[in-house]
Amino acid sequence: MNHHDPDEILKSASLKVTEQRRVILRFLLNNHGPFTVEEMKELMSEGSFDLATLYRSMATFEEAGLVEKRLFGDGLVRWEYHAHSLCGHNHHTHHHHLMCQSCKTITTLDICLPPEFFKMIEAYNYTQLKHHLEFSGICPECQKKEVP
Amino acid sequence: MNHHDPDEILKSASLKVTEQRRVILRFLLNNHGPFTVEEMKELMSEGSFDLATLYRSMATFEEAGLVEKRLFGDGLVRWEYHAHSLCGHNHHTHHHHLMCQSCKTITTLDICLPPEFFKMIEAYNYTQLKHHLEFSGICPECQKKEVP
DNA sequence: CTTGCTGCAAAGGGTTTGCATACTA
DNA sequence: TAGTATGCAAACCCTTTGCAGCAAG
Repeated sequence: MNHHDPDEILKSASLKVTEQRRVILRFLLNNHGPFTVEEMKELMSEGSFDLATLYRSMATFEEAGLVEKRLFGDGLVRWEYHAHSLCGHNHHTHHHHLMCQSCKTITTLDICLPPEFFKMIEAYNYTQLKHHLEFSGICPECQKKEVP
Repeated sequence: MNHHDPDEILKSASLKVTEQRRVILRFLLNNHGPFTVEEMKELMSEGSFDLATLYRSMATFEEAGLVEKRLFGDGLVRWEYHAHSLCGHNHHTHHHHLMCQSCKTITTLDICLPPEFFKMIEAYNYTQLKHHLEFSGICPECQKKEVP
């Protein structure tokens, strides 16, 4: 299958192909993010979107493993496309981020937890295991601004 | 100073000592958590608390470094007491958690990221660096329940 | 006595839901 | 055609805020 074609991705996830889902998924495939639902609505030039549709699509996509939720502690949920492992290593592979608390700039970190971590946690016999790992702080640019 | 006395902790953080803050802090010192604001209101037997006071206290305590915010991706913010490093290693030392998405049981994991992680991130020159790391899944008990 | 905290109530903002309509398979 | 997704608007829930009264230092 073509891992860049929204239609094929939706079909292989057993989801109905609708114009809205196609556009949303294409947006996430072409833009790294992560994005808030509000940002997605703003940035998607194609078509018009009801926020409820965005929220419902994100919930559906998350359940299908197509997107991942990102939390930075500022009260907003951010989403990004999550390629399946079979897609090989690209910029959609599992990773984490560093966000500036002031200007909200998000830097992608090509790291994840070491295997020992997961082995240790497997001992608890939890299924559907997920982890949230994100960093935040004040970026060099905003550090300068803060000095009056 | 006595690291178990709410009054002394508040004073050394340059915060005014009020009855509400005393009770909230004592609760967090005696109970590991993390707790949502709602849970804290329910569980604190002493006195009555307005939710606004709880929210404001948590914001104040966080700024003073007395508490840490915990995110598990279910849309709720949870708080727990955060001892300063000078307190030595106890159950309030920095750590992370594993939460069951179904029954919300929270297990404390006495782990944190390996030093290499932080070194790598220091290269970005961010100040006030924080990280959120939490695990979630379905616990063995709830796995049984799910079979109808 | 001055500054700052608390309680109450109202407002705010993000997210979810009910329902009629439109569309996919 | 049956079942599902969408749009719209209202409802929800957690959180924040304005303001008057009260308490701490």
